[in-house]
Amino acid sequence: MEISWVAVATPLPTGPMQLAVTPLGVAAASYAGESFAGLPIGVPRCTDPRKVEAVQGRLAEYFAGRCREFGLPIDWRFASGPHRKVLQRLLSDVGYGRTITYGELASRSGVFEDVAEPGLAARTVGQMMGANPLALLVPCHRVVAADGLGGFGGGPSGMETKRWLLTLEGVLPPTLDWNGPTGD
DNA sequence: TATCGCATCTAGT
DNA sequence: ACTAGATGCGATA
Repeated sequence: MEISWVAVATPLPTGPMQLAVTPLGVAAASYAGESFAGLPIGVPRCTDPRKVEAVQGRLAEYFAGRCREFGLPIDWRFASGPHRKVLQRLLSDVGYGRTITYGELASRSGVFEDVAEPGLAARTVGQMMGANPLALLVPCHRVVAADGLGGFGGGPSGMETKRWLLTLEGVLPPTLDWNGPTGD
């Protein structure tokens, strides 16, 4: 297995992230997951310290708001077919500080041309985001519902993470008061 | 191959 | 403004 793990400290409410890097690039990323579904944890740490520093550095700069792009190569081995297509489209079309609705992304991806119902395609996109192994690298957090923020998987803290990220990118108003149980 | 869940949208009240 | 219902897809076992 040429996959190795890299732990990255983040200011996210979920704590440190873990990324899986391969010779081709970053293959997977999770907010707090110790392992991905179907991905064995045979490699505890990255064997290439240079990569570790690169990944950690990039993420650190991103979280500090200093860089808008990760600039890291991505290994799409865990994304296949339509899934991969949508993810790439999302990564390509939606930039920093921008958001897109599920429906629009579905429409743009071109994968759902057959589907007439806009809601259906949108939901399918949501599923793909939920199954997205490249959390954060692919801006799945920039995909919002037509009405508002939309949802977010990965447990109850997932929503917090999404808001945190969107606020970091300036999409949401800088209300640093999300702590309150009242929400808004 | 069959079953399950879903990070939505639309329409009606 | 709020609630309820309907859709097909991908993922997993």
